[in-house]
Amino acid sequence: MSILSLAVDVLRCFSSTRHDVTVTDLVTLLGMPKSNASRLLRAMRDEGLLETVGESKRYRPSLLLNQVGHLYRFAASLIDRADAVVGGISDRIGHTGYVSVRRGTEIVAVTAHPGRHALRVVTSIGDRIPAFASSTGRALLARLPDDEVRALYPAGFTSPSETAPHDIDELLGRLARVRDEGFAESRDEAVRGVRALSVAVGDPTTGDEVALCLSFPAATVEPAERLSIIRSLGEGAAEIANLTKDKRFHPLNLAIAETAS
Amino acid sequence: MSILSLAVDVLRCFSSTRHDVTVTDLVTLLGMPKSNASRLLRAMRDEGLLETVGESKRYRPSLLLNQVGHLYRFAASLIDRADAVVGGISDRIGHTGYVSVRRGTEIVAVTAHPGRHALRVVTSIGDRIPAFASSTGRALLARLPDDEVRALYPAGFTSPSETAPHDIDELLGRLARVRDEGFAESRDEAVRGVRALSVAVGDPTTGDEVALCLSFPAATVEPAERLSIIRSLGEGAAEIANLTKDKRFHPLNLAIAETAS
DNA sequence: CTTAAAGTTCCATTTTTTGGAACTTGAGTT
DNA sequence: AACTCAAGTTCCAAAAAATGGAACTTTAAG
Repeated sequence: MSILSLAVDVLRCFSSTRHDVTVTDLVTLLGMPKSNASRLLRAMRDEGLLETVGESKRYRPSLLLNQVGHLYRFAASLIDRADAVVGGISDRIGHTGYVSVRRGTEIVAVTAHPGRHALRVVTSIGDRIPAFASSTGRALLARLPDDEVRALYPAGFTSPSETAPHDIDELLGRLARVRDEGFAESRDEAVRGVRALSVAVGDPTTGDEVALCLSFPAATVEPAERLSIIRSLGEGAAEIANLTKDKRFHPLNLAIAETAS
Repeated sequence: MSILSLAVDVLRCFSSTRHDVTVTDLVTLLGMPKSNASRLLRAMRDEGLLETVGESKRYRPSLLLNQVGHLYRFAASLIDRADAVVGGISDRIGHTGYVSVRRGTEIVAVTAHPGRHALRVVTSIGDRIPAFASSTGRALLARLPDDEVRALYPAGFTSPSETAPHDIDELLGRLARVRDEGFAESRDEAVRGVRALSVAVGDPTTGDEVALCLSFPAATVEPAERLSIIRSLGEGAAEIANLTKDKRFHPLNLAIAETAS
């Protein structure tokens, strides 16, 4: 077991509910001997991966990690472009916007714009939701051919709600519609009471793919506003697709969307 | 030489001008054998610290680092509070705002609000400027007793411009004034043509200290607007100091500032 | 002042890392 | 299609670092 993998295990201990760790935290979370935990945390601090919190024995991620992590957005400049589009829409309509990426069968938010409305959808950056049961996830999955989607779910999945797909075939049906219409929609799926609209776009030169998503409480959006959001997302994503020469991009087809809904 | 320290060296290679690295980059930047560079990058990718860019041999920071780095702001919730204050002022007046921390004799920006004006001050997050020659740095240095400031500069320093302090004694004189007035100001120092106003605040329970800074092109700010910025910064920082029970906080003293300027 | 929990240090054993050289890959040329 | 050169990868024995149990020290609480 290389010390590198232990160090990464330590980094994975941090989450939106655990901002710092102690020697005993590591002993319980990772099941390592106290001696190793003590030396590992000190080594990581000495190297600059962690900082001690004041004079206490608590360790938290360092400024260095903050900065290198920040670069992720520039390295994947696709994220920055998508973030600009989502930020603009979020500012205009006041609802929460996200940019997310897919990791296997999970979706991770990379940037968020909280929105101004009192009834606000809040998902923390870094929280993971299932891909098949979210508009974001289906927008991204729709970029894969059906057989690759099937390969992602060798054992199927368990639907978290009535409105989410219940099996692979239903999922593939909805993905086909996403490809036709150019956007994905969810309602009361991974998160109850929340409705969301997403489009996906990629950069063939880096292989990155992101979803642009606007989410809002299920009851508060008028049909006209919904269409306006879809149009804004679609247009913003189309511009990015044009820049990156994304051939897998599914352009908006509002004719279908309007007659179908 | 532990592999951990090499891994951190790799992370330090990333910057606002280098978003990804290759094996040969490491060979030239860190002077390590090709074999090590190759294995190190692969190990870091396998563990999840790095990602390969598409199908190429380029490596960039991973999503994991992005997320753990993001937590830094919550771990150091002082930064979040300061960021809210600076963001508010930046939105209102349209000039660029920063939150920065001191590392030794250098200042690092942690969050930035770009501002709306055409003539805009742009400093990348993570870039480092000397503490003695910036308002941000002097606001933070003013929280230290004089002897600790002297200890930071055992060999003195070289002033980068006419308006920056030229030796320790001049620096200490300006720090004394910062303590009296409750804010620091710079003009044409580390960055030419740029004027900046800063206040500092800390959290005794974590030992963190941050500077709140507004910066703008030297010629574009009226005296009344300058005073308004100083007042906003001072009031925002005072609220934070009150929350954290920061005993080292130097409150605004506009009476002195107005008569002196 | 006493005690228990948390954290650190020690050391022989085990495992990983190292760096030079040989080998493979891949893009660009003749 | 074969050639070339730079970039990247794999191999190996020597050198260095990590391991984990136990003893030791520090810290917080009673």
